[in-house]
Amino acid sequence: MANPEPSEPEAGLSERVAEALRERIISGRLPGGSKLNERELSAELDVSRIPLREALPLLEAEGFIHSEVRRGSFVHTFTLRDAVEVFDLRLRLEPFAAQCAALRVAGGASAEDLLASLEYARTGVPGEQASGRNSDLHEEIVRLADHDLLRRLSSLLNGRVRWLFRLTPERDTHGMWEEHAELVHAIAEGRPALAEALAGAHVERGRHASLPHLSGRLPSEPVPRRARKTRSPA
Amino acid sequence: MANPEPSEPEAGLSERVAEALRERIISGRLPGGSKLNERELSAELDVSRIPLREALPLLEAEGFIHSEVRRGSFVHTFTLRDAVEVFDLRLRLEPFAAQCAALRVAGGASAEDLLASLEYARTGVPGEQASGRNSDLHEEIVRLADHDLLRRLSSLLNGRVRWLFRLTPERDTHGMWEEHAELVHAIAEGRPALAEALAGAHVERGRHASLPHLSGRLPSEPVPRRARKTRSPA
DNA sequence: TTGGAAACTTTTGAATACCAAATAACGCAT
DNA sequence: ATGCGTTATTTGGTATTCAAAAGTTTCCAA
Repeated sequence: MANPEPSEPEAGLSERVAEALRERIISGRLPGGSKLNERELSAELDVSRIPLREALPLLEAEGFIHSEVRRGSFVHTFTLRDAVEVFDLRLRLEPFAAQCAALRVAGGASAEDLLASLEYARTGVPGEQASGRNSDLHEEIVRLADHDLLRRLSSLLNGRVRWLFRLTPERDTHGMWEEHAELVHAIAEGRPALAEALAGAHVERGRHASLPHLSGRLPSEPVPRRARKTRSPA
Repeated sequence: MANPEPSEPEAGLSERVAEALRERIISGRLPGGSKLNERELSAELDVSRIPLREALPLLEAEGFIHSEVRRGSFVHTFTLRDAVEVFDLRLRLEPFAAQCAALRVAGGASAEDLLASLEYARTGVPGEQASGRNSDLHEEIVRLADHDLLRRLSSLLNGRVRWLFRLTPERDTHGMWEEHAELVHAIAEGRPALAEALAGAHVERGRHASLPHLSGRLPSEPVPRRARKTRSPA
């Protein structure tokens, strides 16, 4: 499915369109409530309406947009409730992913890529957000878990995780590297129970650190009325 | 997203196409490994290629098919490993759903629909499979949980659950109604911890009852080689 | 001025026709 | 049989068109 990696070379046009739209929505260039005009968008992305219309159902399944028949598609407004829901499900899925990954390592799989990803998260790259690097680490754990259905569900969840992280102040993610290191090492040592518990603690700490700040920063309701057009008048 | 209900009146053509294809795949009319020929299928379903091509990305996200660029789409082969994965994730999501639902009831929500759904599962309808009724009950719990992200993930999982149930012998689902009754009552009484634990036990019992039978009935590998065409030569 | 109905415009959902490029199938020579 | 070159198919994608539904504007009357 649509791996949220930036435009894999081996990917259909519709998946690249989907990724472009995700980026526009997460970055806020397409604010919540915007109407997605098919012709306008397809012209802007320089594709025909077909790949665009193939991308829209995907974005709807991921909760980035919602479509009403004969009325069009609208960008979802990310609310505090959405943030709570993201933590709810990370709390259920990430411990399982960590457990699976550790089991795989215990069974002989190599944690090399995962350790490299941890190192990359530490050193980072100047221009890049910490949020992206953290998401990458979690994706690496899921990849190591080698669990197809988990990968699909995580992929769905991941869009919202990225969206949420973009809205989270950088300083809330400060002590995060040490937590990640603990977790990664538990996995790399093949200790499923420890990995599972640490993953749970990690998510729980993130929730505790993020939600208070977010509650002031996010709307609690979709929109008052009169969804504004694609570009807000500034 | 595409609610797996049989053709909601309020739904685009592409969603009805997706549901039709799900049905064909789950029922085995499109066996694992089949190639989906776009023109052939769109003629058979009496639609143009447009809604068909909008449906395919959805089915791919749900794991019913996998598409290779410029080579087409192929029906996924349901393996024993897939069955294991379904139980893995039901074990993580259904207890959470039950907990949420019970919390909502404790907070004043009505469990009326859920109790009706339980009654329906008991009395049943002659022509209908027990598998369908059981799925409906779980969907009702998710609906009561009123958790958008959970609903999306469950919806993705649900296709595979339906697929798995179709492959499960009826007699393995015998004592199931009593388990469901316990669970539903815990939810209806607003007892989240009990509901969560019972949901976990329910999934675990299902796994224990189903997997031994399935291991003889399902292939462990996708296909030997040479994917056969849409209709197997019989 | 305000309310509401009628006429107009836009947009979506969907079909059709068409094309280039990649793959698969075929036939032919070895 | 096996390997190679040549056709056929099929996919991915574009452009164009159309009916029907939604949204907008206009205009008239109270």
